[in-house]
Amino acid sequence: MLSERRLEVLRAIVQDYVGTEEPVGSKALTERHKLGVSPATVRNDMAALEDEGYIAQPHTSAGRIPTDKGYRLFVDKLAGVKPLSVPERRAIQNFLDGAVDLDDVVGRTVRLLAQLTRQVAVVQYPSLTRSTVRHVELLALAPARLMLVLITDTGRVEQRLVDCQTPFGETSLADLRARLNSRVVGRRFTDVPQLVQDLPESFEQDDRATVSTVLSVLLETLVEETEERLMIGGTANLTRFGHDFPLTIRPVLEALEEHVVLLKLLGEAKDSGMTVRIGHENAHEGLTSTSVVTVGYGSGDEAVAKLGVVGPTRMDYPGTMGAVRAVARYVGQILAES
Amino acid sequence: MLSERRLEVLRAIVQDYVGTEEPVGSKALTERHKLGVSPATVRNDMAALEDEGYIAQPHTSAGRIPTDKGYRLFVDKLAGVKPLSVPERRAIQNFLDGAVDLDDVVGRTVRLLAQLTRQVAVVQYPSLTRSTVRHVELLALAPARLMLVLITDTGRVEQRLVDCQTPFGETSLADLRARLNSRVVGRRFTDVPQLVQDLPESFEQDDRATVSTVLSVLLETLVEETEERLMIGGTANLTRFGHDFPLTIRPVLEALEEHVVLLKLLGEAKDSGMTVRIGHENAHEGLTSTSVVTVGYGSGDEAVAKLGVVGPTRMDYPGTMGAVRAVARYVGQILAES
DNA sequence: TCTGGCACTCGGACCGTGTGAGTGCCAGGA
DNA sequence: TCCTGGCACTCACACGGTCCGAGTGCCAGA
Repeated sequence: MLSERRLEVLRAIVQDYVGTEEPVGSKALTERHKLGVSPATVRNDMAALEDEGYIAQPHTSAGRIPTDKGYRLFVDKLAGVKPLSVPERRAIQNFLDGAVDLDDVVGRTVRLLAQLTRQVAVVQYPSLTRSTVRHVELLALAPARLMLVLITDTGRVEQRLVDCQTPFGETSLADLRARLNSRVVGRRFTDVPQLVQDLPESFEQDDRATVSTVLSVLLETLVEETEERLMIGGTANLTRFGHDFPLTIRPVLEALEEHVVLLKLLGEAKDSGMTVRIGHENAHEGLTSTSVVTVGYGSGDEAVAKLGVVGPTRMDYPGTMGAVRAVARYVGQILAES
Repeated sequence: MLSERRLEVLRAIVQDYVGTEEPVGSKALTERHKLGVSPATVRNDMAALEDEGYIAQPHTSAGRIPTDKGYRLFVDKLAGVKPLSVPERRAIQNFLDGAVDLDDVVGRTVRLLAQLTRQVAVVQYPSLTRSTVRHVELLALAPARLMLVLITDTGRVEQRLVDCQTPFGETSLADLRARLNSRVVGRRFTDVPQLVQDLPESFEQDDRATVSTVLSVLLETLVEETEERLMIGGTANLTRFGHDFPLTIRPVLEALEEHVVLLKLLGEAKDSGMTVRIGHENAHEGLTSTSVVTVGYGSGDEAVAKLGVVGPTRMDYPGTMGAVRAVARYVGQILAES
């Protein structure tokens, strides 16, 4: 186990390195931090920390930089979450309050997060897996052409055209609409398939084919809606990454464009509470030199989606975590209100 | 006026520089291109081209590189549009044919363009300014609550909830639906306001308020729909930009995130035919070291939106233009089919 | 267990030189 | 008039050597 002072040394190294972006040596440490010991002592501690794998030397006769393991320890044991200042909080609220619809909320959140953390922001659209159906509407555009409209409790509306083989009477339509709604309204997407399974049987022979078609389109829509979407922003902040750009930045940009990858990343994070994945802890190889801070957000108690930031492993963890948490809270509020 | 040979020299310089990314000298030129004259002659021509501002020297005793003006001349007079190979065309078609909805079409197009040109692709969603109304549907969710559904000829469907002060009878509703459709179907969005202006008057006193409300929601939707959206992709290709990354790439990434800027950029381009804006011809200062190649695309004869790529001024213009044009054509076809 | 001292390492800045690609100019020839 | 070969000149850049200093590891003494 590491002594109290050694942990303190590690904390100082992380803080300095995050600030200066340069390997930090024993002398500089004792000057900038009140450790109460001499550089020589610090050197011994550093040697111990290096043995344990918490810090490393880029080359002999250079200072030390934290390893992924070092950051991990820092985040777990040494760093708190830095709360945002009052003006910052107010700014967040003002900025988010102006949003007019879901797209706007997500868009503003991304920009806000990117600006606050000066890193790349990722915001997942509220997932509909846990959403419920508010209303299903059916209307005839032509004798053999229907339109299906699905309204969810998160305010999303989706519509699909349905081509039927045979004309479908107005009464049958009204009938189907009524029965469908009585079964699925208020239910979760995932429960719908079961609930409507036997619906075709209760219709006349002639209409069964059409009813089945309508249902299959509905189920398809539900599945599609469950597909998770996200928005990213602040990619320009990647330029603050390091000096050896092309190599570092390229795989990150590529990973960011693959929304599938990001969604998987978010999916791996805890549903509640904040998750910090550091460097090689990220499975995707384009992101092994980045850290990802994520947190769930939602309109109620339950998280409906996640948001977070992607930045260099050398990031200001307390500040980033504070910003991410604060933004998630306010977005949750906004969603709850609307 | 520049002689035939001098133009040829300029063409050779552009081609070589685009290929090698290094200033090109007189000797190398005569070796790689069959100009039929000696390096000394080429030097004279180069001096003349430099006087005219078509090429420049990064420093004394270095080769020449084309200026924005040089690229402009190259694009206008010297370069053709390089048609894509048959396999490339087939690949485009195959790739786009798999699209399931509008979002998917746009998403695939962006990825395709980015891959083909190895640059940043920008695709605007089909604009609805020139779109026409295919159908308007009204349905009663509750006695005093209607849903308005708008279907456009580009396949987009939008819906809005309408809260009325007074209940609205089923017959009135059917009446309004019929009259509304007879007036606006097939008409352009921009013409709709005029066409429905006097509609409330033709209804009974009791219903007029509701009709007005419905109409105002419809008009609102039309305006909102006209708002232009776009999708970008291939930002990872920015890493191939040059050697002096951070400075070059940052403003470009920033500009790309500002969709407003990009939309303005697209808006400034010609509606028909291809537009190439080179370096400082781009108003936005973040893009003064990039060239933007855009072209309109649409489901019929008329362009409904634009797409294009953003890349370094040092780009393969004929190839890029060929890819952009080909993709635009195929997207147009896809849209026309659906 | 901490501290001051000391020898050692090594990356990076600095500098002078040499090289070669590239230029401009000029006089002679088609 | 235009093209060509030749020639002197210029510079960016690569190379190699030197120097400096930050930083280390180790050790003896408090």
